[in-house]
Amino acid sequence: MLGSEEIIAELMGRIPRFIGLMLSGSEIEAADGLSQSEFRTLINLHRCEGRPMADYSKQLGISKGSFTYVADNLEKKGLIERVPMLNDKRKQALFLTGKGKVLARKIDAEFTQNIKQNIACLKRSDINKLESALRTIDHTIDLLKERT
Amino acid sequence: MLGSEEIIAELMGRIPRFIGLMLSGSEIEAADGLSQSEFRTLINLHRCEGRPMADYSKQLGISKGSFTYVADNLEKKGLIERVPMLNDKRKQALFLTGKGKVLARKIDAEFTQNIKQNIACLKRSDINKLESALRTIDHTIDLLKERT
DNA sequence: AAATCAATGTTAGAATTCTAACTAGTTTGT
DNA sequence: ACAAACTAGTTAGAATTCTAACATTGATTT
Repeated sequence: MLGSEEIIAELMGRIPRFIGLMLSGSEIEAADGLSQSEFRTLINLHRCEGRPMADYSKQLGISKGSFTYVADNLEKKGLIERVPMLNDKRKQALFLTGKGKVLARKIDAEFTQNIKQNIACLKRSDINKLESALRTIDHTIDLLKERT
Repeated sequence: MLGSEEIIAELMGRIPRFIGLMLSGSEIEAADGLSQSEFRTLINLHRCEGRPMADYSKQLGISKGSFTYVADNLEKKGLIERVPMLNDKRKQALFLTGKGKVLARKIDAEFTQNIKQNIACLKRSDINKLESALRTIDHTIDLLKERT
């Protein structure tokens, strides 16, 4: 007899497969000469700008060292800019440039469209359950962050 | 006013952060000289052996080319073996060796223990909701796979 | 105020992953 | 039977990510 915790641990291992299925096809859309991390960073910035770099690296799930590389490339392409924060000189806030905003809006729309297509085969009731499940996960993020 | 699909697309971007929070600390546990992918492959094999390599690469969410590298290293370490499948000579089924079984059981237990610790701060009701959400996602995987 | 400790971001080199081309085996259609 | 199209796995080189050490700044302690 397994407790909830064991079941959760078991199910955690399946999430990458879920992501793979939900996002299949969007790599192709990413082909504005963007890597996956660049693509996702632009979307994250499109949804919330001006936060320190560490926040975006955590959102991506990559190390801060790796994210420096991603940010460097986006900056070279003229899509984002680093802005030192006034209240803490260690931190660099990220913002989209005008060019970056245009591209971010486009790929965010494509990303959403792609997910729509991928779940188009689901029944309405299954889509509703999925939405509810993802909301729970999003809420759990907040609960887990509080502790840290 | 957003539809469920737009909300789902929005929330998909948060999942990597969720994984990061749920698994934080388990990288340290992985330090039996295993990379993250080797670690996760051993756990996947511990839960289900004998399937072709492509299945495990999809579970991991990496390309088949990358998975060849992972499997090579696990084989060099004497933890798994490739076995050509009889019904389809292209396919290589993966199995744990005895040594691999012992290690896989250990790290799977550590992995579960680590997740337990990470969610120990949640209320029982939140844990139940999380379990339910992950079950929904697991079920959605099956629904999406059918289509393919 | 000084010292110590922690957090942010960068760097360099190693490890991992990706993409595309390739081999070999399977399936389909004729 | 055979050719074309497809699938599973490997390979090589490029791109990305990781780890550990570092410099700078901020927070805490004394």
